Amino acid sequence: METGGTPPHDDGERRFLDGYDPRAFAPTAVTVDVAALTIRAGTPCVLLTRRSAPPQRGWWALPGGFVRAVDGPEGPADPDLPDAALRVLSEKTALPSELHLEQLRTYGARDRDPRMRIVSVGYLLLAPGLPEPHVGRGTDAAEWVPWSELGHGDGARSGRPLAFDHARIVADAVERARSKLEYTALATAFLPPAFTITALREVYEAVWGTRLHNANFHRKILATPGFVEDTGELADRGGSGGGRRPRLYRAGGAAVLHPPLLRGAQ
Amino acid sequence: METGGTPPHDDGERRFLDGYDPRAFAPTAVTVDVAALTIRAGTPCVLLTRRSAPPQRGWWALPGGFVRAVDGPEGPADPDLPDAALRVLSEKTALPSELHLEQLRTYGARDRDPRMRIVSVGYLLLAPGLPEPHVGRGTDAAEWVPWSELGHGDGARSGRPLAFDHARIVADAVERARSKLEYTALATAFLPPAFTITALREVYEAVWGTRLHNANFHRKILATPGFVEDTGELADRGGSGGGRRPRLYRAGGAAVLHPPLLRGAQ
DNA sequence: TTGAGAAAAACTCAACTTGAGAATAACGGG
DNA sequence: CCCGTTATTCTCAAGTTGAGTTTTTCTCAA
Repeated sequence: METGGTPPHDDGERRFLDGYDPRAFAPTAVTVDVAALTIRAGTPCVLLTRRSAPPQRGWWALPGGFVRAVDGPEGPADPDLPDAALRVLSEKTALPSELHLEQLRTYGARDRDPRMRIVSVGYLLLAPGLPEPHVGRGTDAAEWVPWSELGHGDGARSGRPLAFDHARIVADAVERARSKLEYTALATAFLPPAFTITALREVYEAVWGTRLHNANFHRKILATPGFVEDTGELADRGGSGGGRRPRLYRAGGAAVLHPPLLRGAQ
Repeated sequence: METGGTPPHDDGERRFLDGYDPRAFAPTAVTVDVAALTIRAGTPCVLLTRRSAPPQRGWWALPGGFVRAVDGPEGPADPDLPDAALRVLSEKTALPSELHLEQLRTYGARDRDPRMRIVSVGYLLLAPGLPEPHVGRGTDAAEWVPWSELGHGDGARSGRPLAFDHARIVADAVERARSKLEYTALATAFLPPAFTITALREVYEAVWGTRLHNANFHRKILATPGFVEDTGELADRGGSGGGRRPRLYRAGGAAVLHPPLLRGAQ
């Protein structure tokens, strides 16, 4: 998928680059901010940290940090933006081996940070049952916070207010997750390697905030080629209450659902 | 939709900001690159310019340029990223009053530009029948180039090779346009204010590169609430050949199509 | 051992949507 | 006025969906 690197330079190019001074340029910083979403006990949550240093000390914010442009005392340069996103997140919580990371959007309004012009690349990360976070540098708290405590993208009206424009980034992350559930097999990113159809339905219900018709959901999932594969095993049921033991499935190869599973419907 | 600006600063914040030196930071530059798509005589095209200065002099590239972080000799700062995108594009071609601009993705691999670490925010712009472009600063040619000449996102294999990772940006732009046609009313962004159902179908056929069933497309468009509105007028048919005069429609209020118009189908 | 309750999975059927093609309507030009 | 052409409407079989019911396979407690 890559474009094969940069083309070879002629002599003019080399002379030009030798005389190039990056410091002559306008000061702009690039950061990454990660909206890590997971489902804990049926409640969809996002990871937030509390800032212990200015600017906006004491406000809750997404895990984030400056992209390392070059090797330096802080550590080696980030080869690409996703590397920076995983690095800043790994300072807050242990990352599982299976995770879904995708770029969300880039935020660059002139006044979004009081220090200087800062352009921030937002990332969406989905993973099953992430553990309790730990407090990292520059923060004095880290928590999984239910989406419901953050208002519904209607600005800073309700619940816990967030630093900078992070409420907007969370709203974009939630909307992206909701809409990708419709036409991709992304829901499996919230689940462990083997899961039941009911667990899959509960992901849809938690993320969309709706109830779905049990039997029709079952039929639709099994009729969609490549969404799930039967493992041939049954879940062993430790808990209370009776009930037939459900089959276990794993994520299938398909990334895109044809036809999609629409939200409007039930 | 905005988050209400930054919160008020306490005295600690103010002291911190007074002592803050932006120049102390690692040198990273931020650019915007615009993939402007339009349909010319039934052929979907993208606007390309030829670079007349290093790096990669002589290669074709998307219109782009550095985001202006602060007011300076070059001009005032760009208030936000979309402003920068429109500014760099307006140096190449006259912009119509109605256009669709959306952010695509941000590209930040360490080696994507030989000068320094450059993070580029890609934009997708759609507009109906844009005029011939003009040659701007730093370029010696500007052309509307059919997508078909650029290969199909399979790297630099076929056709005209592009500078930096611009082949990838164009491929992302084309894929975004193709998939948004499915579930939004975006197709009308390629058309003038009043258009016929046939013209709308030809947009789908040009962008998707498929043929659609005439009568079924007609039925589906009219059955989708808010996609198009009848103007009550008929197109005046000057040209050759006979045929019933088609009705003229304008874009309706709906942004999202429920249910979507799927590509897989005919 | 057995029956009640529970959860999963399969089945039923009417209503709706889609794909494919045919029919009808409205035009321009000989 | 007849013909080719394009737009628009109609028909119908096949497929999909929404809603509810039935069957299967469990646990638990009497």
